[in-house]
Amino acid sequence: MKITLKDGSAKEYSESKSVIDIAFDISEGLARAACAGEVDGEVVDLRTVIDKDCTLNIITADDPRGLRVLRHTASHVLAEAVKRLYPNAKLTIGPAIDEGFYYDFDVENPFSREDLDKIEDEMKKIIKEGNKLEKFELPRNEAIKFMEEKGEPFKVELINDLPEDAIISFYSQGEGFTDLCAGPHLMSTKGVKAFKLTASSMAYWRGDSNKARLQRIYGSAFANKDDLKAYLEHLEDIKMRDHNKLGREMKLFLTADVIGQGLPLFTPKGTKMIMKLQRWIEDLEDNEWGYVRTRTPLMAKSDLYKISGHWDHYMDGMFVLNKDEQEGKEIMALRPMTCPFQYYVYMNEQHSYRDLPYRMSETSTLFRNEDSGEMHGLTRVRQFTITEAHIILTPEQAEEELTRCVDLAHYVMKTLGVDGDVTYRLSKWDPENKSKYEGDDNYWNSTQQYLRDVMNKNSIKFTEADGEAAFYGPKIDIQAKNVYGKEDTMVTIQLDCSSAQKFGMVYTDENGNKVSPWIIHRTSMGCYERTLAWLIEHYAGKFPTWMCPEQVRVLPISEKYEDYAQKVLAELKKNGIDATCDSRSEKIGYKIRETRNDRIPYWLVVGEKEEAEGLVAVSSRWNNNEGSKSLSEFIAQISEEIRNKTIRTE
RNA sequence: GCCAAUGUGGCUCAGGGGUAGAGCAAUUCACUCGUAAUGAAUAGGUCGUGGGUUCGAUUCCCACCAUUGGCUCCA
Repeated sequence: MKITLKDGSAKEYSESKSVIDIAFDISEGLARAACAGEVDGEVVDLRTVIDKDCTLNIITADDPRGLRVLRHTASHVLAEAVKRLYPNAKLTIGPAIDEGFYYDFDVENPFSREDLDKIEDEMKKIIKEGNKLEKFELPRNEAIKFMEEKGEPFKVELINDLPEDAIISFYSQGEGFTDLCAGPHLMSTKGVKAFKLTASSMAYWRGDSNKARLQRIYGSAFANKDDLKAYLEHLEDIKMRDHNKLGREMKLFLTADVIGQGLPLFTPKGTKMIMKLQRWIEDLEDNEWGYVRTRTPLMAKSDLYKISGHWDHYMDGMFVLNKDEQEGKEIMALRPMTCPFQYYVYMNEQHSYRDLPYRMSETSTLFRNEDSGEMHGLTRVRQFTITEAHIILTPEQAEEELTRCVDLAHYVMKTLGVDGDVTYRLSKWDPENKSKYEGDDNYWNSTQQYLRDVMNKNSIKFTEADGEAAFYGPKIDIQAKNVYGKEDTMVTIQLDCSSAQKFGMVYTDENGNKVSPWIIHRTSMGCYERTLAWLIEHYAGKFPTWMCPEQVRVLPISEKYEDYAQKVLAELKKNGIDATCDSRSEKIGYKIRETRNDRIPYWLVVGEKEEAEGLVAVSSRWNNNEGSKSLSEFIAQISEEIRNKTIRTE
């Protein structure tokens, strides 16, 4: 048989050979580094025997797929260590994940950090022993018997759930440990060179809260110690960017126990940033994208939500007032969305097809009763504000208007400098759980296809996700990950062909008939709280000048130049620049240090020379010495940077 | 909501059954300074909240509140 290798060369063998044997034949070094094989494009175990012509690539831990194999083996080492230290622990599952691996155990008590340290030590021993991982297969009956005898009920359940024709394979490492596993795996536990157990937490068996509570141990493993070290440093670095920490440190927001979970308070600095974003977005929408603005109530009677469907589909997510229906009192609810309120603005007058699309936007505060454990910093809150719009249009206009919505969202993200962070998702209904949604198969299939077509026509790469739609229609969601890799929706564009009928919204068409419009629900920037969090993490607090709450700080060399510093400050403010002056009797070096720590884009040092010549000595976050220049020159320069929303990077 | 960890002055943390400490920040005074920390002094906490045990609780126990991580990535 003829084996074609990665570099195009070929090897001939007269009899079948395993991947690892071929690797040894190529070079011993390669064989030692090998994690898996790639046969005709498919990743296979090193033990796989090849008996016919194929192309073969030996995968090492430098390849993400090889690293996955290494991490999967690390999870087996973890499991063996736990079984050695806690013989009563029951095994469940232990896969490799994006940044490492985990293993879930059924044990009496949760693991503490001390437990994890002990387990790490045991893992090191196992790795040092360097037992070979051996693969073997059993018929179903014997496999079940094998795991029953080992006292592993979860494994028995897993085997029982495998399809009839499945090959049931096991990997053992030395005498002490055998696990049900499809592989692939390294040849020996010795291959797990650099690892760390990072966390432990609870997890449910098969992710089902009605099933057994398990204890999960997370870890990561790398090809070498340097990579591990870099990863652990990266984890530390991430913490420095975490908006929840940095945003509080930079005095942008706070929370207060007595006010409640998910209810952040914005300081003057945080408010300034949000107002800059809001003013920009509102003017942009109104002046350049054809929107009108509304201002509608933050609550309504339950009757409204009964029409909209929220009462049936979204009750748990709402704050309902006077829920127990005291005699004679109305039941009200704080709004979780703006949709029906704006519908009534639309219905206040008659509309012709000539008026459409009718684009109503509102910077709207919403309330959602999230579960207590779901809150997080500024990204998951109970009260938040979005610039939300509802566009009433004819079906013929939908494609062009959806494209405009995507274009606007893209423009906004590009201006913020975060367009590189996002992925697009088509959020579909859940065909397995239709009762959560309104409309039939036909409605969902057609609306979903509509959005799919729009994205394809605009050459947008996207993923599709079941069960992520709104109850009234599918969405184009623009997603971004936070520093911990958790994904949130930043912008949403939703197609709704059913709400208009429920509310009796109509327009008059060319023939004089009253017909139901379609509705696009969309955000341009999404939630301000979440966007601020995103910006904090994206820029690690070093925002572009235009959105900074403090853009310039004036630093007099000593109190002698206070008068001149105040004149400079007044002139800056007069020109709409957010500036302050540090008048304390500290040394200039100290003031500069603080200014840098506060991530202020520009600072102006003023002393004898500057006062005499009417200059300012300009420094910036990007350049320690931008030179001395006249104040008017500096103001012209920074004003242009602010107006253009320039993102300086050098 | 569930599981776990955490909660000590503005921040970072130490301490521990006998009513609290450090550094930084703050305030005051002195210095009046040329590009990443001048010196000295002072002030600041009912140890998250509420109960319980105890002669005595910030420390031990219970409840609640808040913060964080996890609860999806399917042998």
